[in-house]
Amino acid sequence: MPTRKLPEKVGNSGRPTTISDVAQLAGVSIGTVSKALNGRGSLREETRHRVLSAAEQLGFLPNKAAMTLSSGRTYTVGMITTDTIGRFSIPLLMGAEDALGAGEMSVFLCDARDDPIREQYYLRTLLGRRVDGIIVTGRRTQARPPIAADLPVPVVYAFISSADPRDCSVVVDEAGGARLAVDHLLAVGRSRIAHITGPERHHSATVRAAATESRLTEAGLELVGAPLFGEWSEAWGRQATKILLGTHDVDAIFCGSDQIARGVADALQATGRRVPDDVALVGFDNWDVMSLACQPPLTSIDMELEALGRTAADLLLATINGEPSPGRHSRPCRLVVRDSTVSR
Amino acid sequence: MPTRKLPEKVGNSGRPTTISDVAQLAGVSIGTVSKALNGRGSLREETRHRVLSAAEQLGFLPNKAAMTLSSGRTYTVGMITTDTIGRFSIPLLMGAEDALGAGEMSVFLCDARDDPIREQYYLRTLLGRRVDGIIVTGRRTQARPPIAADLPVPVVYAFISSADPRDCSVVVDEAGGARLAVDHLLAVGRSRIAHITGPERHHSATVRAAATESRLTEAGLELVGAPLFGEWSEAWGRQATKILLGTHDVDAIFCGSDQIARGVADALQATGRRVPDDVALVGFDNWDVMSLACQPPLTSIDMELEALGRTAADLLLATINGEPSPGRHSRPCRLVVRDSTVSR
DNA sequence: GAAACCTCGGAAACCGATTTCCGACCACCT
DNA sequence: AGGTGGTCGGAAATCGGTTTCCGAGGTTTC
Repeated sequence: MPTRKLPEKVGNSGRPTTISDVAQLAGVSIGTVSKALNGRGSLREETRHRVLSAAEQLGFLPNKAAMTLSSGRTYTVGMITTDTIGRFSIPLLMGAEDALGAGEMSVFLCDARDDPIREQYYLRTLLGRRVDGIIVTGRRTQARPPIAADLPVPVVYAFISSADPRDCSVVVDEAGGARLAVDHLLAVGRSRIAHITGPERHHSATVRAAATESRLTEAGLELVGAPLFGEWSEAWGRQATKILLGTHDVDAIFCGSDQIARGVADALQATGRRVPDDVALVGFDNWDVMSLACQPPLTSIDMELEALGRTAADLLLATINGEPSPGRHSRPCRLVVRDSTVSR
Repeated sequence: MPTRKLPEKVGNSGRPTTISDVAQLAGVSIGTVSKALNGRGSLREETRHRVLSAAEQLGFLPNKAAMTLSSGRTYTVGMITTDTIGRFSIPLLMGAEDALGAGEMSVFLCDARDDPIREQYYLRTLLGRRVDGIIVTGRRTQARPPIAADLPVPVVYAFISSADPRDCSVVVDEAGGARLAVDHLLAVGRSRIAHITGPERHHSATVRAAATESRLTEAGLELVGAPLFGEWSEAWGRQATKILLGTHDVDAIFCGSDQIARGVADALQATGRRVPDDVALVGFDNWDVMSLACQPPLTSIDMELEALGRTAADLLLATINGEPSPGRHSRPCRLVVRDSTVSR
């Protein structure tokens, strides 16, 4: 990230300084200025220096639009969030923005708010601006239809994936995350494990539930009861816990989200169960607001969304530079152990 | 928001279609194409139609960089979040992006992560891109030094404010929000009111605390104990509640944040106090994750950040169009009543 | 002393739009 | 038939850069 001084002095009449202003002050032609600033051509050291100090003095910042016109590159990418920007999109955005900024790219932010019309409108806008690439992201992990066919710029889907397997998608290995959780619970000696999660219509909920069951099967165990599908809320966590404890005996509960897990923790405590001594608890998302505020703090699965955003950006940059990586790229989750599974 | 079809067909050799391609297909000159597409000049209806259908057929999208070069306008604004994008920035971003998008402006997202170097780097980048304006936002409400002096483009500060009173800032009337809370507690018959809030070094905490005390004084009452400054966390809410109840008797607690309030609610319940019958509880932020999950749901103060973002964007657009509104613009908060202050 | 070579920097084309200015063409009138 | 006026559309300048090509000098070489 190069750091130079800001313009000290605006050119004539408040209008931004142009290369002509610099050329005039340095007493050379505009072509020479361009060469001096970009290190092209062969110039005498004295000339180069004269140009540079003239540019410095005027606070010259080259007009990107003009550069775009001749180079064909905008050094710009669009990020379309198909759902509203939410808790999951933020770390993604940040990671992507970080990686792109380091590559000297600027980011156009577009929030389509789950409206296909807005989505296509933004797409048109971005194409009109000749972005070098597009990152598509959203809240749901369900595969979605490609945003358009045969676009003239590379597209990378992040967090969500495209239904077309030839598109480049970077997704979280949610099943792997669920397996991490189960393995950890087994490692701390639990065997009667239940699963409470979100709505069955949500891809994340079904994928995690299925992986949980299959991992237990691999270990020669069975899930206690069926997976409890409901909502991604604390209230559902509390309610589901009551349902579960009424009919089953468990020594661990793996939850589809930290919010649910927190509700479960409260309900367990209300019935006199101790966490983790009587029941160990694992959440999902590693959302600090929930996992740290929970009593005791929650062991959770972190999807490493910021790193995912960075990966997506890196893949986009690679594609722009002619090294595409089509297909679905899956990234592992990380287990974060806290007091809800191991007593101190 | 105009909606037209996406390019069906890319021009020759995958390169985006230019106005020359359209001119060639329509059998006219590029000047004529420009006039036909923009409704300028005088053209025969038949000619205009011929051009339009050629453009449609080729999926022509005018190159914004070229338009920028001749018009001097980029129809682009930069949004710099000086702190990391967080819970408060998101609704702000969304509101601003919404208002700007409706004005056909695209938004460059810049996350400076509380690093002055990054901030100046992004500023330079935005100026190089010749944005039409800049919105500066951040997490802290404390007035901040202007991002730079004498910029060639308009700047609006949103949520945070600039220390220079001539700059245009749009801020939340946090003191007014605190007064709303106190008035509500008085209206539901409470008189022994305490205040638990965040760190004393935080502007928000001190402003809200001061307004709380002064409003009580106006009502002929006094705050119970001194404001309890600590952290913006549930843990502090629980801890502060224990401290408070050890020495004072209260019938209401106004908290500096919903997180604190939730901790307070838990601690109150742990000591057998009922909310709201024994102690009424008001939070701040109206953060649904906290205020709705709390038992009972929290009455809270909503800062209406999305509307604030929209206002900031509108003021920026007005300034760009030559109607500046310098100075500090304060926006009211909204009281959201839930079960933590009125029993059902 | 003249030819060859090298160094340096300027002139001009180019990117893709907009916009001004002007000329071609037609119809109409005297 | 020739002048006048109006309509339509093209040529070219312009925006602010990059890049290619070439020529003006000075230096080296035989």
